[in-house]
Amino acid sequence: MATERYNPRETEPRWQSYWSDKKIFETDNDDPREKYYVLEMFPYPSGRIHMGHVRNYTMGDVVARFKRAKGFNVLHPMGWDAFGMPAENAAMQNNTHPKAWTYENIATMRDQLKSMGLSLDWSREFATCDVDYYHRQQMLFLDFLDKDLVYRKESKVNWDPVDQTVLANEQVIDGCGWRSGAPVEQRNLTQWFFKITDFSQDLLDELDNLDGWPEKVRLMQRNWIGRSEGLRIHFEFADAASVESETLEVFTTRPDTLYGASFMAVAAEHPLALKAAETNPELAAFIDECRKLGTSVAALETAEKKGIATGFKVKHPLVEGEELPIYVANFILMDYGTGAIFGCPAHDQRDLDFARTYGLPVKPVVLPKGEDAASFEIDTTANTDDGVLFNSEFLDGLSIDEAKDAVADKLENITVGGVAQGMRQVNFRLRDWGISRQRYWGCPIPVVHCDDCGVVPVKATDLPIELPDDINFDKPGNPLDRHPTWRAVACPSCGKPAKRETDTMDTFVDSSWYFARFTDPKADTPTTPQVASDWLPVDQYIGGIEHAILHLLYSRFFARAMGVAGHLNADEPFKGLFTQGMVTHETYKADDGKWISPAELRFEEEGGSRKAYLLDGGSEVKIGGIEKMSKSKRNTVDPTDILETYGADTARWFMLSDTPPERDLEWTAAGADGAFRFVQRIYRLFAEFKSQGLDPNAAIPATLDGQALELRKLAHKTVSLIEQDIEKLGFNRAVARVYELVNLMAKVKLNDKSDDAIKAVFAEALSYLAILINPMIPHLAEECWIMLGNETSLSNTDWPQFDPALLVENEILMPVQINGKKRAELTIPADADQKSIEDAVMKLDAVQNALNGGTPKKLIIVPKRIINVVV
RNA sequence: GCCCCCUUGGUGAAAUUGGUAAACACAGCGGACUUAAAAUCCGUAGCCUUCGGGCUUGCCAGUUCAAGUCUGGCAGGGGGCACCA
Repeated sequence: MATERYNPRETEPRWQSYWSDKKIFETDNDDPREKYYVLEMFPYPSGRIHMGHVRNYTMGDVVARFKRAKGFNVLHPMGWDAFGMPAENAAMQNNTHPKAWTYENIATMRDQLKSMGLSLDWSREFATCDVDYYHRQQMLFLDFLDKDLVYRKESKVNWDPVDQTVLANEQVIDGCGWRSGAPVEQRNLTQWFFKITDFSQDLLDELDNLDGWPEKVRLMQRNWIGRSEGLRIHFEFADAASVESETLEVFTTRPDTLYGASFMAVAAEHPLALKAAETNPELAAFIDECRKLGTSVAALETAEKKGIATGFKVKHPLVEGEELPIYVANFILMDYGTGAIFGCPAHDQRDLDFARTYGLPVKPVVLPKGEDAASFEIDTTANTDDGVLFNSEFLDGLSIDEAKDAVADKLENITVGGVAQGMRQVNFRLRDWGISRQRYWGCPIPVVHCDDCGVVPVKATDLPIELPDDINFDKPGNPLDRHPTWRAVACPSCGKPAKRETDTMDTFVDSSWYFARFTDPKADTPTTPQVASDWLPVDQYIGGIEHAILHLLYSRFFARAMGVAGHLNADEPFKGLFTQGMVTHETYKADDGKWISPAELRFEEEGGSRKAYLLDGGSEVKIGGIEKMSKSKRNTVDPTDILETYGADTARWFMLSDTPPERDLEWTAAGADGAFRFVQRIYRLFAEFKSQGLDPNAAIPATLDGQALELRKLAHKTVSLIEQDIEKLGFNRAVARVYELVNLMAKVKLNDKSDDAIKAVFAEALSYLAILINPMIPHLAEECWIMLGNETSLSNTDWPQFDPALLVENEILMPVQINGKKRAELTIPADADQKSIEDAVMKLDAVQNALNGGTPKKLIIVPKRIINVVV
């Protein structure tokens, strides 16, 4: 029978308008139903959506639509992470305005997203570059300032001398600016910092409770926060007269190795180093060199452990008369611990390298198992393994942990200069978050610099501080700095002429609280606290693994800081987190080494292998590896092309099929064709039913058998299974289950002679099928639903209730193993007792033959699973 | 250097969490329909085999009646952090 083909180009826009006109996906904050907040990481408006977006937003949409059908009040918003450097770069290259460029991109991408048929509440949409949004971000900043969660300090930054701007670490490539290519300098600038370290312990502890997060991400955050327990030790100066303070303070996680100490080392920026440099030109030059070298990866890998003696010495706290020389060393970081260490070369590789270079003593104090105390020596590898203390007086014979405690106990009870010489301390790797950026296209930091009053916050009533539109990018640097009038302002405190802060906030600030703003995006305050607290945490957050640390950690900090400032009451921003894999594609390379886009090629099957030829000219190109879609490798596929050729449902179906969502998904043309064919196949199933004039609401007889029973059981089972799959985000499994149901339905050939039972069961299966596929391919589902004679939208239709009785099997086919190998099968009633199963097993030929007249050593019957006869 | 993850047919994968390995799909092969093609439908399909069966989840051991799943070791691939004292 000929049926018309499904035409997504006509159908999809029609349903999109329907959903939009009826405001179906707009969410009411006062809805009494249980809430469910599903969110995908909002996009940066770079210009066009890419396949990664399609995958991300499809997954979120499946969850949103499913939860809607399950009766939740679902919040599923969308917005734009719209501040950032690309807009400024575009402005410089194309002579456009960052604002115009950004909003144009948003318009394009909004249309693209809308053509995907996502169940988004567009009424809550905002961009972080909307004055309305960054106004509230400035309010947050002032509140944080008030709550002592923001401060200013001088710190080292990556400075690009050509572009005259600070660069983030990620923007420094091999020690050079990513745009200018100029060697990056370390500069000291006064920057604003958020006190994320106030929450170090809590951010670490609460990871244990985030059981809806991937273990991998939790681990990455644990490592990033980097908690270590140790001892802070005051070393008394041997010649106290020469320095101002009486002690040099260090942090160590290995106080057990104190008897192995042979030198002290301080960072180049350490006050003691600067003090010593005053009278030591050689040292001053060395400090300068350290500063220039910076801390780039490349520099670190090649840099040798170098240092210069300060001439100062400290007394060993436990060895009478022993003195340790103090060096300034290039491998000591000023911003970890106290910026000073004691060096124990035998048990720390860096210390060992340093000691070998400068001929310092290397005295082992931990003896590894199986080594002899008399002969154990350290050569070029420091010993960091477990062992027993020796050469260490009162510590001898103790384990490392015992010795750590023993040293801590001892030093805590010695006072030097009025304080305990040792103090147990916890140290974190996590640093405060520097948010100042010397850029135009970001949220202005709402403070004023007054010659008399210093740094003065802008009055809340004077907010927002808006970015000026009349700027130019004809020179590098921050255009706000050279704006003719914008900077000039009266001091909020004394009223005298003062200057605005021209730094803007890191764009990560913008994305650290947008999920809270979505709960009440038009509020005059950053949030309406009660509303935000009701919606948060986000139940399911979905995005890329690349944000495992920064964005997700910053957001966790913001949830806490906003809690302190009274803007919301939620321990964590994201209850469930899912990190999806990338979208990849084959790569193609011409003989001259140039990457070729798949759109420029045709493919042929030759002798079992695929070959690729240029459409233009026909020469063969090499098929290369499968890699992340990227412009540089030219292996991208534009979602717009796919949406126009195949429709949104096909793209969505492809994204969900086959590959588990956390893994990388390879986009292939063949796969897209396959997805399209399946969309058509489902349509035909419904169209043929309709064309036969069958009753979609026929009553199902009380008793069924044969194919009707089989189909009805599978339909109900599929409802149950897909429900579980979607709950666990196992979209690929859900897709496989749809195929199974459709395959069975396709086997049922309905015609005039079909009995009423199968017709009725088929009709029920069709209506279930429409609901089941709705979260995944909603346009087709709606269309099919209408073909069944329904008048309401599937978007307002509940998930079906499966009948549990239909999931129970009366008879079970159990495999029978003999000595662990499958040798027979046995069909047993589900309620068979142990004895009758045993009897049946013993009667089997295979079992009789194996036993050869004897009795089994063991008979294992796992109910409803398996039988194993051990002979 | 430290920490973590992954490895199943030609390919993407599934496996009720220790219980019939390979569901489902893609690609393939055979067939039907067609003047032909597309589309569609039916069938087939891990490997070896002397047709009895044997082997099979990167490799080697172990635990168990039973291992893709648990334990130990090895190999390959990927990721995170990285002078963090």
